[in-house]
Amino acid sequence: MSCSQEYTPQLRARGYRMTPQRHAILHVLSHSGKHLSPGEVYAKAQKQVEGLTEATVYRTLEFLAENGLARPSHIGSGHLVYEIANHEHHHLKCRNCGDEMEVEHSLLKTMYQKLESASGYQLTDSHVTFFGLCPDCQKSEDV
Amino acid sequence: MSCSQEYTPQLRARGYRMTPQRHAILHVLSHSGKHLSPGEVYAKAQKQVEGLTEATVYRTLEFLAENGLARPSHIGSGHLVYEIANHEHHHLKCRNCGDEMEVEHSLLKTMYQKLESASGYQLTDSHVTFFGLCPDCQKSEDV
DNA sequence: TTCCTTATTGCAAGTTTTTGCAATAACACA
DNA sequence: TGTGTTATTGCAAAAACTTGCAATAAGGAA
Ligand SMILES: [Mn+2]
Ligand SMILES: [Mn+2]
Ligand SMILES: [Zn+2]
Ligand SMILES: [Zn+2]
Repeated sequence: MSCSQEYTPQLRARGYRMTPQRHAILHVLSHSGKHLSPGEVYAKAQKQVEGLTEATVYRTLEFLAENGLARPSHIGSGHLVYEIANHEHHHLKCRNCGDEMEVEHSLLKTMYQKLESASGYQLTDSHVTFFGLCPDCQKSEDV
Repeated sequence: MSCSQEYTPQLRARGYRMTPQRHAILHVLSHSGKHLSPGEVYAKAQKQVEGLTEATVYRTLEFLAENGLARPSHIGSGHLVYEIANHEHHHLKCRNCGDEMEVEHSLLKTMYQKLESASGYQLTDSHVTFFGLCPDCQKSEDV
């Protein structure tokens, strides 16, 4: 399966081009299945594309995010990580131990509608991280 | 009003110290009333503290955030900005024109509860940015 | 007030991320 | 299949952010 080749028409339709660099980066993202930092993407994609640059990786990740093929995420720490954009979801992260879980978008559905009618904004899919204490860390909290 | 002096006891109680650097940075944050980048904070605080370093600004902002006195925020762009922590709120940002508005936390209240019972997590105040199209940009979207 | 402990800072050297620009290569079209 | 337009890349330099460490100073105790 040429996996990321399916993205070519999407890019073409918007006047953009498919390149070996973009192909490799899409490949890396879609096979990893988790959030990757630009550095991690670079390390993996480099093996497929001779002479790939870090600058290109940064630019490409931002490009893919702008065009809806990748999703950027702030999982704490102030550093962006990326993942392939397939299913719409959000995250819960423990401030104490760093544990992290996914949340179905459906749980936020009605809240999104409330936000939309209250603000007039039309919400597109965000990819949000909520912070809190995981069940385990709540227990150890009771000194 | 010595404004940020009121934070001293909060720091002491946790075994930390109030310093001219922290005082100045708190002062800058609490008087600006909006999100500031580390660079902006540095530029303003520098005028009050001789020899203030950028490294100190970065460390201090992170420190204040960890201790609940400042709130970090990702308003798109992958770069952290900070604001003083007073009222709990979130943001709506237009992907097209960059317009931005605040959202009361109360609008997310029931969704937070739903998340908590579904996950077992105990949510602390996040400071979330949702993306979408503002009313104006929705109109111009209809080509 | 003075002394002591240690949290905090500045410095300087890393690392990461961004940017301008000229060279390259997709790909539309002849 | 060849050619031209221009989106995309690599390069190199800049800007933003992080880190280790020794010097400094906050503030508790005497
Ligand atoms: Mn995710
Ligand atoms: Mn805010
Ligand atoms: Zn935890
Ligand atoms: Zn707008």
